[in-house]
This record gives sequence, C-alpha cells and structure tokens, in this order.
Amino acid sequence: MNASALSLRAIPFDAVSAVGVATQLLTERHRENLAGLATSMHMPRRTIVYREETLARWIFMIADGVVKSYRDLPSGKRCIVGFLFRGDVFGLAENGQFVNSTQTVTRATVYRIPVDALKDLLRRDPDLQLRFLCKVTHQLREAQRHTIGVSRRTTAGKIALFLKMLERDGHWHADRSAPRSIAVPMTRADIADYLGISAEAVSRCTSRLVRRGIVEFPDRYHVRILNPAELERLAAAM
Amino acid sequence: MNASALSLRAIPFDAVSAVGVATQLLTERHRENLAGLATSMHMPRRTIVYREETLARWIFMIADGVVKSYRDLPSGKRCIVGFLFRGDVFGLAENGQFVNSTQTVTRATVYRIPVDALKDLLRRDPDLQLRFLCKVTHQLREAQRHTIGVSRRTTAGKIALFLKMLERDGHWHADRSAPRSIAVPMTRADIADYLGISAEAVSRCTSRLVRRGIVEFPDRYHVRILNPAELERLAAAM
DNA sequence: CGTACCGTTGAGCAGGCTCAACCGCTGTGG
DNA sequence: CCACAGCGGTTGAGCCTGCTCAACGGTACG
Repeated sequence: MNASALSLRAIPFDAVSAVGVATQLLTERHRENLAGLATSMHMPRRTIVYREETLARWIFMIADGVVKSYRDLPSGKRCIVGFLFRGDVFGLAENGQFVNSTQTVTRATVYRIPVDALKDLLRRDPDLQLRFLCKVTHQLREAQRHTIGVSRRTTAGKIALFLKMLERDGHWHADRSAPRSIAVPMTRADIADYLGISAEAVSRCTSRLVRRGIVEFPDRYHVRILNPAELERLAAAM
Repeated sequence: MNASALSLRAIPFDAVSAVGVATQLLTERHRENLAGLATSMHMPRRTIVYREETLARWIFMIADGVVKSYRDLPSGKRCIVGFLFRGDVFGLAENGQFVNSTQTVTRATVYRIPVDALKDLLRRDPDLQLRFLCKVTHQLREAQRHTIGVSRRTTAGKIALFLKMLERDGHWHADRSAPRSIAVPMTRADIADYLGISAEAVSRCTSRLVRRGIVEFPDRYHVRILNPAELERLAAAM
C-alpha cells in the first residue's frame, strides 16, 4: 500500500500563511494508520461506487480521479450535489445508509475504509479525528458555495463560477505541460445537472463565451481561460 | 447555567429505530462539560451574531430561536445559505475567520464557546468529538438538500420543499396549541434569498397555493397545510 | 401620528426550457 | 471494411415563467 496517496485536503480552521488554499491535513503517521485499514480500488470511468439507500459499511477517500455524488429525483431528473477530487472523503452515512449515489467521472483510484474500523481509529486518535472534522467542515462550506452558485440568476455567472471551481479544486490532476489549461473531465450533461440548468443552456453559454474570446476549448475536456478579468466579472455579476 | 438547553440534534451515522428523525446526540455528561465552557447569550431578533471575514474566536450553539447564515454578494444581492434552529452549531471557521455572516431571525438564546477551549475538550473527549463530526456531517447533508431545492425549476416546487423543511427542522419551536400549524419565523424576503428567487415570486406563489386551497396562513408567521398530498406532489415534481 | 418596511398585485420583457434536427465520434456487428 | 446505431454536443424556433419596475395597502414602531 502506497500510503502517500492517502490525502485529506482542506483549508484548516486556524489561520495559516496561504489564504484560501487547501493543504494536506494528514501527517505521515496518520497516513500509515489509515493505510492499515484501507483497501485500494482502481475503477474505470463511469463505475458506480455505491447507490443511495444501500447499507453504508465503508468510507471512501479519493487518491486520484474525479467522482460525482448525485441523486435521482422522483421526476427522473438527476441532480449532482458535488464533484469530488483527490483528497476528498465521501460516503458519510445517515442511519447506516448512503444518502447519495456516487459514480466515477474519470478513471479513479479510491481507498475504501470499513466504517467501524475508522470509527475506532478516530476514537483512539482524537488529533486525526479533528482533521476529519476540519475536512467535513470544509466540504460543508463547499456545498454552501455550490448553493450560491446554483442560485445565481444568469447562466453565464453559473458557468463562470463553475470554471473557477475547476481551476481551484481540479488543478491537482490538470495537465502540467499545458499551463492555464484546465481539465473539464465531466460531460456537458453533468455540468448541467450540477448547475441546475439544461444541457442546451450549458452548450449555448460556452459557445457564447468562446465567441466573445473569454475562453477556448482546445478539446472537449479542456478549457483555457483567455480573459480572466471578464470571467471574474461574469462570476461576480449577481 | 442550565445545561439541558445545550443540545446537538442530528441523524446519527448508525441505524436507529426512527428513520429520518434528528435526535439529541449529547449525554448529560457531555452537556455539563460543554456548559463549563459556554456563555449563554440572549439576543433580540435581527441581531448580528458575527460578520463574515472577522476573527473567529467562538463556536455557537443554538438553545432556542432561529438564526440565518448568509453572504452578501458583490452585486449587492443577499444569499441565505441556511436557517439554523435549536440544536444546530455554527461559526466553524476557515483560516481563523468566519465565512458567512449570521443574524437572529427571532429572539434567540445562543451559547458561545471559545474555539480553543472547545478544541481542547474535543481532543480530550473523542467520543464527544465523534458527535460533533456527526453533526457537521448532518449539516453537510442539509446543505446538499438545500442545493437540490434551489435547483428545482418551478417556484411552487421550491416553496413546497421549503415548507416541508420548516415542518421537519422548525417544529421544536412550533406552537403546540395549534397542531399542524407550522411557524414561519422569517420574512418573505428571507425566504426569497434562501430559495434564490425574488420576493415577488414568493408572494405570488404563496397566494396561488392559498387560492388553490393547499395551504392557509392564519397570520403572517404561521402556515397550515390543508392538502399535504398536493404539496408533496408539487415538491416531487422536478 | 407619521414613517418606514413588509407584503401583495399588475404590466412588460427577457432569458431559459422544451422539442427538434443535425453533426461528429465511437463502438459493434455484418 | 463498411453500415449503422447510440451518445454527446451544438444550434434553432417558440413558448412560458420568473425578473424588473412600479404602485398600493397594511402593520409595526418610534
């Protein structure tokens, strides 16, 4: 087991030097302890990790790749509550059941930890537990930011905010050889379900952004921001 | 200090008998330990508890009343990320600063706990900390549900979901003498900012619900659900 | 008693949804 | 090797709903 891939990224409770940047919360010792409980799983893209309302015996941590957490509403509409990246945790249960379904967006490496064993470890190691508390708090704030993004009136504002989120959260797996090129690993339909708009609206809006010279798409799964100031303005505008 | 008012309500990780119902997470011992650190504060309605980006030295727990957590966007628009009720925690920091502003919606009793002292306590008492972890996880799920609500297309669906949330979360302070009458302590503008719609849309929609005989408003701050099935249908319909 | 603010309703407009067609790519089977 | 089906993405046409601006009544509070 390569424990160095076991990471927990978040902005700490306390003030640190770099503002607004997620850092690695785990020490080498923490990672070794967790690695003792974890099973590493490699998954091809579009693999269902688990389905909502099934028995939650494990907690998952992402070593690499992207996972989406979603719910299928009674109407048949799908709602993506979050994209999860390297250093994120998922699978926290309610009443012993998963609340969302999760599926890999890209090829992914995921660590699976039995929930009972993790609970024991957290009870024995309050310092490690505090880091998990920090991580969950971080994800709570991310969820709140997502809500703010979805409640934006204009489609352009939602898309702009979404691209900035990808730049912030997804840059750990971005292509290093092409600076300022951001990976967009999900489909347009995924983006639509995440932002609460139709896939057509996503497509129309990105096309307009391209025509206005604000961004460009080298290929379907990468975007380059040409005019950050204008994108920023769109994101800020209500 | 009346420690019995110190509560932490959430749905536990593990399976329990009553599904979907938040329960008290703290034992008497936990409450006493917390009470030793906490200062009780009584606040009139519309009191700012703290402002975003200020130094976060305390964590807050609600003994009674309703608090809103919000952010003012650059455009001047206000976005309410959540309403907080009895048994909720707020003030979890990022980089030593509060991320949102909070204000009381009703008269409220709030416990203020120094963050350093709480951290020490949580380090000494891993079992208590696990309960806080459960609580934050619960609030994360609430935030996700909120996102799903906001991404609903129709105003009627959003309002219906909002009323069901009030019925679920707010019933601890509902008027016992008028069964099935749900307290709506916030203004229409608050509801609008929470749901990401205009105050006019809230007003128009509630009027229509009244005309259709689905709900009635005995007064401005209470609602009675006359046709739960129809409301449910509206909430489910996309 | 006056003054705000909250809530409601109306008129007009714009933006996004729905339905539909079309293109390009991929994988599959004849 | 090619035909075809399926999916993801894009674009167009028309409709609908919620936003904006505006006016007005009621209530709470100084």
